Amino acid sequence: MEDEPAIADLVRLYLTRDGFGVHLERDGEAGLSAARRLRPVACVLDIALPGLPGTEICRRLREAGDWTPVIFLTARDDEVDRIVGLELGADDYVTKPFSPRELVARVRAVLRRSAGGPEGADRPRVVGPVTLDPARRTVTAGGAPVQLTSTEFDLLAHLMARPGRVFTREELLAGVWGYAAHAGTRTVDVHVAQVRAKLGPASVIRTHRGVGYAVDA
Amino acid sequence: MEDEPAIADLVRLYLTRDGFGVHLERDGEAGLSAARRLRPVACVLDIALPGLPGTEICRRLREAGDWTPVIFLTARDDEVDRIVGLELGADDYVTKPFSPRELVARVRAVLRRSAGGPEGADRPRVVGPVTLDPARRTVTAGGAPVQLTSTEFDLLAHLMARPGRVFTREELLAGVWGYAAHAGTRTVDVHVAQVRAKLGPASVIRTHRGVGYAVDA
DNA sequence: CCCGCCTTTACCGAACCCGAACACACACCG
DNA sequence: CGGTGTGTGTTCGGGTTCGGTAAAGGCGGG
Repeated sequence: MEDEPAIADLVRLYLTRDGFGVHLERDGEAGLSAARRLRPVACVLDIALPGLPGTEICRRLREAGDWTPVIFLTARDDEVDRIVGLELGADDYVTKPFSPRELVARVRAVLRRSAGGPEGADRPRVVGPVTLDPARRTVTAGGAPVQLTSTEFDLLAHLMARPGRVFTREELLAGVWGYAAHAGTRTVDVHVAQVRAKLGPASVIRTHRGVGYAVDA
Repeated sequence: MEDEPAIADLVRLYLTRDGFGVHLERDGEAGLSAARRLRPVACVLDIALPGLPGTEICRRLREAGDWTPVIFLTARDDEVDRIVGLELGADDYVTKPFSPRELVARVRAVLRRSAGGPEGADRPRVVGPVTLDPARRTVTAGGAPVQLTSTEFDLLAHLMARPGRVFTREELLAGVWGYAAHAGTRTVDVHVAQVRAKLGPASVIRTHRGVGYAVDA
């Protein structure tokens, strides 16, 4: 998001050349709604925008639990802005005048870092033949839709949020059910079995004996 | 790591005041070995260092599978340096002259980000041809995946947490099996043998006769 | 009242751990 | 140089734990 067309074009040009899809908005409100609608992998925000300042957009996204990586553009090479921006949850910033190549490098670095983080929690995820769309709460296995109950869906979503990562039963109870684990229960196992049955041969969930469960990376 | 004492002192002063423990090194080689030895939560590297340049230190750490967050200090406000730094796996950089407050904010931001990803004890470890990922509970030897049981994995993870350090059988029993373990000390031997067999020729575990076991540093 | 979902329980098969026993390597010493 | 003893490598079966599965009870909503 950027209000000066010349700079915006440069940004788009370079990011596009590097294989990123780019969506541009010229003012704050439009940018905020676009970010919520399009669920991009990262946002590049000018701090000084007509309408809503970029910092405010970032704050509202974070407030809504949206941890999409944010990179600020700022004209003022002023440390106060820098610190404020980073402290309120931005991931990086670039001061104008910047080189587009530098911006691209920053976007890359931020994406590399956030690869394992909670960001993009609402973007569809794909693991092998299984797809899961958190926003629509839909799951498909091998292209065919799969009907999961609420708990089953949350469980699978939790596991697929970090493919490869092994979750203990306590972690799953805390993360999916929402309360601390009371030991000696096998509820998690039963739900895992249920999900596996519904996914059919595309059972992405792997058991780690003595530890917990994970989906294949 | 920093070769100008005045700047180094400032960095230390501000980071210490903010509750960070700080270790200083003045040249590249010392810094690299210190980073490997002390396993800090983050590294602050001057790009221009006597001996090894900071970029080289970062490159070598990454090469060894060490993803400790790295922040570069650079005098040259030159985008090539910036991009090179970020592309080779640095997490951020600060250009001189910088304010110590800004540096602290950067360190904070980097730590906050890395807390969402693989955190502290969950960071992958590499020793020679063997890699171990605590979060995924996966092990590879020479690139090939290795299937370990829970106890075998915990044992190897414990040893690889401090390469070079020799653990007695009692220490391993306490650390891996837990303090309530009533297993005989020979149990450790059996599991070590099992891990060695599964790792194949890449057996990183060395026996210290009369003492215990360690992985090569 | 019916129906779907969550939870618990019980049972079974399989994987795993332990410990003992035996074979082997190394160091010390005669 | 070979004997001896201590410490370590390796093998193997019994016992136990752990996870898959099916079935039934509880709870709430339609």
